[in-house]
Amino acid sequence: MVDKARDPVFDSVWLAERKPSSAQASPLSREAIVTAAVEALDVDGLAALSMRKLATRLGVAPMSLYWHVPTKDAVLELAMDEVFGEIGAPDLDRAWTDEVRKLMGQVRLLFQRHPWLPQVLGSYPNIGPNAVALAESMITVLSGTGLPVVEVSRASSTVISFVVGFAASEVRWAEETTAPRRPDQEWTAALVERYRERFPLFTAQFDLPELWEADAQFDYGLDCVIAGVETRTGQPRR
Amino acid sequence: MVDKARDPVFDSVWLAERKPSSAQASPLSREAIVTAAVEALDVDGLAALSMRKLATRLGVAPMSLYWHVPTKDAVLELAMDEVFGEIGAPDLDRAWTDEVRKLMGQVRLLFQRHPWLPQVLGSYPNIGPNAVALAESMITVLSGTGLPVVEVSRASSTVISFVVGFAASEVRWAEETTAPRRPDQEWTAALVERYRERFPLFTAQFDLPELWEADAQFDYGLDCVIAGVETRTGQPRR
DNA sequence: TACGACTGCCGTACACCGTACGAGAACGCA
DNA sequence: TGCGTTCTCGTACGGTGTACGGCAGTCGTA
Repeated sequence: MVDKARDPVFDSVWLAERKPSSAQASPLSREAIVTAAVEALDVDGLAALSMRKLATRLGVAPMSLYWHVPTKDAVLELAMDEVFGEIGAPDLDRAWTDEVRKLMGQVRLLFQRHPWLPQVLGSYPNIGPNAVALAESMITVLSGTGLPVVEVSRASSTVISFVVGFAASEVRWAEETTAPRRPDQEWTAALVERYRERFPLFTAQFDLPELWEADAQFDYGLDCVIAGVETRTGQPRR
Repeated sequence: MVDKARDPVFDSVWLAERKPSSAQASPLSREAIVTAAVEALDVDGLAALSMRKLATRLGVAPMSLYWHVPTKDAVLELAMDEVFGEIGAPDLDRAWTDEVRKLMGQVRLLFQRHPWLPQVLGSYPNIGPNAVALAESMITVLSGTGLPVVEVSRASSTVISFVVGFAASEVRWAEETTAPRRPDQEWTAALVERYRERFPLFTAQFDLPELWEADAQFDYGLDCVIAGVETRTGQPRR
């Protein structure tokens, strides 16, 4: 992968012209490939996805995929944006704070449903139509703050950065402590034991039951960031 | 990769016992391998790193690496933690807000120096000693807020989530708009043109010169998050 | 009806990958 | 001297992404 380097200027799928689709309905299609890719990724993870397996899953020869898709990287970019399509449109009648919480909660769930997201998100720019639609939604919602446009953009980027960073870390952790491994207890116990003397504060966290509640962690952080945005608006103190 | 699955319980390098090192100084060593890996990653990126090339770079046969390192995944985990070692210790005499800004600024620069970080960060839990030391530092610094311990942990996770999310996104963008491609202008121009009608608010961002200043973006976001934490302490309004 | 162009699928092949396995070299210690 | 340990490496296997060219079917036009 990554080699092809056909078009020296652009190589994101989203900036390439798509081959004109024909009249005849073919069994295979870009959409079918992407759907199958998402399913495969959800079940077996990124490392297990190969073009051959993907073709098998579709009942087709490996090279057939390359008519509809230029490269494996493109499949991953498309799959990434595909899942961002699961996020709904905002309701502009509600308070911006509630709407931000709703949208960002959906993003967090998205990461949990598709634990391979952080990995591919780290590899390609997230500029597909569905991802951009989410950015557009956030800007729309945050316009409700009354902040100047520049600040709306910045606040939007701030909130999204937090949520993506949080969800990515959460998913990595979950992937490690569940899976065909021993229950999380044992895994973290080993970790804690190894670091106990060197990093007392860090390891002490694991003794606090409150800190095992991921939902509360997320809500606290999101509330924090929202409160931070509110300080920029001269609005209610808390 | 990912197969090996030797130890059914643990497979992060950090939770495995390391082979006892011998007296004789061998030319190759785990440390040398990791150093070379970081260099190679910085220069050529993650996709270009293979065990064979790494061995060549060290003037050694490919399989020789496997005496010091169990797997390629381990090399990447080690390389990831290695670079987190570049971050210094906090100064506890200064105001916690300043210290948070200093530490997190260093993290951002870390990502810029090592653009492959988001990719590997998405693939492995970040539990090496240097990464944990950073977490410990953050908790120490945020203890200066006077918040209860649970909230200190949560605030720490919040700030780090934001910074990592921001830096990861920034790096992805930079990787795409620089590199052996046309200047960023052209790339983003194509993007904007493609989305102009569908996502007017999103695309309008690119007309605002303020939003091209990445440093200001970062500072705004970090200030926001810090201000959010301050609202939890009942401290100065702004 | 005939025929060329185009669409879509696929068989083969190449270069490269991670790494299992076991042979052997170099060394410490008896 | 011999033996055990540490370390390096050659070979080989099964997998990968995908370039290339062939081929069947369909369509538009004459």
